[in-house]
Amino acid sequence: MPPLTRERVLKTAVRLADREGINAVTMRRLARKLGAGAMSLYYHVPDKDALLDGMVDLVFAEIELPPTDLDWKAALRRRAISSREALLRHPWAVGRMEATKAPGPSDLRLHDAVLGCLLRAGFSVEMAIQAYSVQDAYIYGFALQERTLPPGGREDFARVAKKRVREVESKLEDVARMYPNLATVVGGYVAMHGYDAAEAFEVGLDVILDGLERLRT
Amino acid sequence: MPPLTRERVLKTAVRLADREGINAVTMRRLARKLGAGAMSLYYHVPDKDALLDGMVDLVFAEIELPPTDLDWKAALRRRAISSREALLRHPWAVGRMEATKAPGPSDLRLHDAVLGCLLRAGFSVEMAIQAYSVQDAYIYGFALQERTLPPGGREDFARVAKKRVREVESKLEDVARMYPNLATVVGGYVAMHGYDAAEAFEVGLDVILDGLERLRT
DNA sequence: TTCCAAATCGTACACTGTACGAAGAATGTT
DNA sequence: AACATTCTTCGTACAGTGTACGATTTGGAA
Repeated sequence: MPPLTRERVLKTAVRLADREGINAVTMRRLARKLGAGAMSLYYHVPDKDALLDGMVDLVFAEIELPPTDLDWKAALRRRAISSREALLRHPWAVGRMEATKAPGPSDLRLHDAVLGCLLRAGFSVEMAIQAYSVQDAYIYGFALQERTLPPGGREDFARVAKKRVREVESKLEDVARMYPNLATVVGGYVAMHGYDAAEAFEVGLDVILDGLERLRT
Repeated sequence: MPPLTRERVLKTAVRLADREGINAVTMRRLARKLGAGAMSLYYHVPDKDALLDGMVDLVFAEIELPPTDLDWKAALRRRAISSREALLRHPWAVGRMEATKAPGPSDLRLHDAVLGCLLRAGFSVEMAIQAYSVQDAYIYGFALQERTLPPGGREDFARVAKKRVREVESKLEDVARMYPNLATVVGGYVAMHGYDAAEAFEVGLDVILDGLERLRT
């Protein structure tokens, strides 16, 4: 068994959260995975909150920085897509990414790189802040929504939607009367054509990036 | 003491979460506030998860539906701003709003109204879904960010930023070397001019709504 | 009164984070 | 070699969590 280090503790915690959900990450269970006693963890991490912050920073570290050899829109597009993918791999991190008072080094690195990309592209400081805020809100909000959605492509999604409709079949008229638009959209459209989250993310992303262009001085 | 009902349980839980944070909402503490025994709650609510879902639906109920007598953009603008305000009053709800498998009645009502607004405005079903997804992602993502920010207007914000800068004063050169853009933006701009979250929200919102216009048929 | 359902709640159990302090392992200093 | 210091591990204990189970109380109908 390799030696206990902060890094191994954090990585093991991330793996555990990925596989069994964030609620499975308790000090005792994590320690057991590491072949250690529960209290040994406290030598490497001050408390559980810091453990979670450390895990989140590992997720930040997986996000690709905006490449400096592309124009700003293409570069930020890449980092946005990379962010979504990281959050998809680690859905438990979504609610905490922007919510920590003590951002880790990877978090700061990414923030700095994105701001740099915007400033180099000619955004004023004020507009760069604005542009950053919009993008990040979209990315994390989308990940929040996606966390509830069934994984997979269009077909998987259509199948799930059909099942959902069948579940409320008995009171279908009531539902259609109370929520006519929802019935149209879910029952009529999604059950037929499905929904591709990756595609939807990119469409929305382009709406935003194109809109941001007009904020440039 | 009024009788124990599901409604009173939920409302009291919301008040408790608003005042002392979501972690203060434990079955025992909530029961004490209600003048009841802990186990009495379980007659009105199946378990704690359902309690939280019920609380979230109360927050949804506070959100203004898009008015039907306005054009689609103005109507959706109103509901977006109303959503932000509700989430600002109940920050603990942010992470759970779009994350529940069993949406409550107010949740469904709002979804239905927004979709109706978009369909009436001439969006195709596919584009309505897309437009909905972008808006909600932005709204919840922004609320997620704002949860960490200090409350108040531009001046309060500038004050906090200045304090933050003073805290790292000793290693200021290191920080500026590692994160030059962050140093420029936070130390240079925000500490001077502050940041107005309400304003930033509306600017971003307009970027999105204007961008969505082009998705219409 | 008698009866039943609705509503309340006390006790107990498994599990949580972590304070405290003892113990062991590793590394230098004479 | 022996000792001193620091680094690292961890057992025990405690207050607090959600809730299963079953007993009890309440309130109205017969």
